[in-house]
Amino acid sequence: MITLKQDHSTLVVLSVLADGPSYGYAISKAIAARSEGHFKLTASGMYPLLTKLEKQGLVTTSWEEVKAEGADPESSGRKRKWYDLSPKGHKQLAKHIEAHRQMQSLIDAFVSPTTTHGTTA
Amino acid sequence: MITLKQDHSTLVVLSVLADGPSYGYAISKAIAARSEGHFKLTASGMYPLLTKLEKQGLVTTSWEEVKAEGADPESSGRKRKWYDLSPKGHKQLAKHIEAHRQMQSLIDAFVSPTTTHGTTA
DNA sequence: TCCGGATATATCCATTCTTGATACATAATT
DNA sequence: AATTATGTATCAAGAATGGATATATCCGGA
Repeated sequence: MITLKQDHSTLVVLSVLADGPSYGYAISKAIAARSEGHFKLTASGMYPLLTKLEKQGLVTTSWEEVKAEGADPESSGRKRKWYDLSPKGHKQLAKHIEAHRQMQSLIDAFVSPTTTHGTTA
Repeated sequence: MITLKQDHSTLVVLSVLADGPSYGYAISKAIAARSEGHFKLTASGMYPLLTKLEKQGLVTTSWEEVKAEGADPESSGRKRKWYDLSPKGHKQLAKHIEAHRQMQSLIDAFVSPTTTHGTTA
């Protein structure tokens, strides 16, 4: 079980939102599901991050009332805060993916067993 | 110019040391060189990390006197602290590489455009 | 009907991490 | 003589981390 740090959390959350609007709890479940249970993003990591994304204008938000089945229309049920990727958010996701790919290839230069550094002459 | 965080720093420093013993300043230069100038690990990131690796028993250390060209043998020149990967360090490097590869493939499930999540039935 | 687990959002806070700045000293270069 | 490079190391302000806590509703089973 890998608890995601902010960098990876951002990439993964934006990726999930690229599939369509969602909300904190569902995003958390989606991350666990799509990583086959390997990734975990807890509430204390999720909500501050989501707030940050909102402040940065990468997502737009709206509240939705969650009605219980056959519930009294007057009663105020649970609330969900929906997050929708903005155009700016889409661009930022592309940048994050690009940065991630570069990091990958650079790390590979250290980790892959090619050993082509130093004077090969 | 990407300044490495602790996780990546650890992987990269252990990788550099896998090629043979080195010391802080040289490791820093090696990281810049092998990443073609993209990675930076500053002194304030390097030395605390090296100390940590030493405490964890992943590296062994020794001091060496750096003699100036044709210097008075009596004068005490600069000192270098050498770091040598221990057997435990080698194992830890292997684990870090493994963890990195797993992280890569898991992140790819979010980032690559295959979109095979959700109910495809 | 009571209770536990799931749903849903959010903050608290002690510990750890980050990183530019600072400190100190020698060596090489201009 | 001044600057840059080599070399190790700490300081401290701010940011990040993550288990615990708080609050509240929904649902199924005993």
